[in-house]
Amino acid sequence: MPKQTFHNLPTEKREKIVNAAIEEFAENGLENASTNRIVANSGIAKGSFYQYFADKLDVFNHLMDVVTNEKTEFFKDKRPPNRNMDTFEYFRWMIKVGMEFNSAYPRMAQAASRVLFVEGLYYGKKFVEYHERAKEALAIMIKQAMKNREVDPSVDVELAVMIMETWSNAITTYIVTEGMKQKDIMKWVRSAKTQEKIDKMLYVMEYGLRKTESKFEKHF
Amino acid sequence: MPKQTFHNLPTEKREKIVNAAIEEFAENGLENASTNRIVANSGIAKGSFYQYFADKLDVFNHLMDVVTNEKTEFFKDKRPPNRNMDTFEYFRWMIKVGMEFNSAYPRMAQAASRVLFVEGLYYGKKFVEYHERAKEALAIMIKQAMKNREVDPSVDVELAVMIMETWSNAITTYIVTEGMKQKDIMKWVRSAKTQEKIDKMLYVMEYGLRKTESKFEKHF
DNA sequence: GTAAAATGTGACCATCAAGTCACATGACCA
DNA sequence: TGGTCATGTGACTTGATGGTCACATTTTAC
Repeated sequence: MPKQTFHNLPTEKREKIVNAAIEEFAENGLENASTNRIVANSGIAKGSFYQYFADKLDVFNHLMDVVTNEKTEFFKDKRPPNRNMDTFEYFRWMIKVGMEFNSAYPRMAQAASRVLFVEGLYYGKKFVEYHERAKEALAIMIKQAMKNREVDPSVDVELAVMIMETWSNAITTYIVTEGMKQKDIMKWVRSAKTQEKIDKMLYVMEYGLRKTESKFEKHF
Repeated sequence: MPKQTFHNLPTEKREKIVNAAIEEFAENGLENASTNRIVANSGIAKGSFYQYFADKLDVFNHLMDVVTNEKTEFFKDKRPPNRNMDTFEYFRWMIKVGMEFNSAYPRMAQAASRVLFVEGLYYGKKFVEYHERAKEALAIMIKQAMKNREVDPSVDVELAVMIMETWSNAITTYIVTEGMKQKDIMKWVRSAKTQEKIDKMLYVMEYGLRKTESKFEKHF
């Protein structure tokens, strides 16, 4: 948690620091992020940094709070296009709004995905909470889908969660790395071609999970 | 490429250096690997290191050659259990032998997967060749599967390759990170539970790609 | 207006990194 | 044996890192 001094700062200054941190983490990940560069790019003194934050990880955790809030705000006024969606349609819709968010705040998304999904794999216990929370939400979804008979009940939940998570991360990583090469990332994400690609990836996942004739059983 | 002086070294010394490098890359990735630690752990002098290699990347590239050779050797005496496999059975068999390899040389696998699939995502052009080569091989497979009518021809090849690659990487990462937590990684990989998990992941992918009724078309 | 408390500051420290180089050691050959 | 060339060596340079601290400046309270 950032210290009180940080929260007392005028909004503009706070944002400048947060933006510098986002830029640094997006460009270098957590391990290789440099507090020296963060302070240089936010125009504050080294000493001040340590009056606001305990260390690098503290800034990063604050950043994740900012992302969470922005994302919640972003989702707030988005509504699924129709009420009678099945779980997969809903998942697809969620992924797409998520990608809209990522293209609206590409560096934020890049910093988060890079550190949580990529570096995080090898960090041990540092980010398990984020991970667990995401898995929890997916597990609820998949259980609902099973109740609705949209997913074969022979598919085990843990596995389905892993599959959905893998795809969600793969798509995010794709959008974030490919998107950064585009001159207008938002236009690129919204383009028919990119949307179709996302759709197709999700359909392949969906057909794999959906099949209702318990074909798995045959193989064991 | 390592310099001639390195190749002139007695095998034992060369192996000690390679092992120290594997350990270092597996534990820290490429960016955070330390040549100081590598020399310390291989019992050679700093100056010698630079007589053998140009820099860190040079050692890593040599390591990838070693991995490639070991893997080729490992696959050499493995034969698919039956001759009439379809492409998916073959892919599944290949993945499984690959995982056997990974559990036989876990640190090697960890170093390679960590640097190539994980860090590599954000490295720009440094590792595209490895990536391109892997994609090429998968593209050949998927085209063959289409000829055999095992894969819906409406699935585009590039997408299918991305899907297979994503799964292959996800499984490798899973085996390597989870496996390192086990006391006997090889036993764990060979256990019915782990094999079943791998199977199920691949079946979900397979069913997604396989469906022959061109369901994709309906959605566009 | 003044004292006290809070905030800002950058020179400074210890540590580690990659890479160099003058010199030591050993191998080979005439 | 003596000489030369390849190999081995670790102290050293340079530069960056995270983190500290004595002091300067600003804000607040009275």
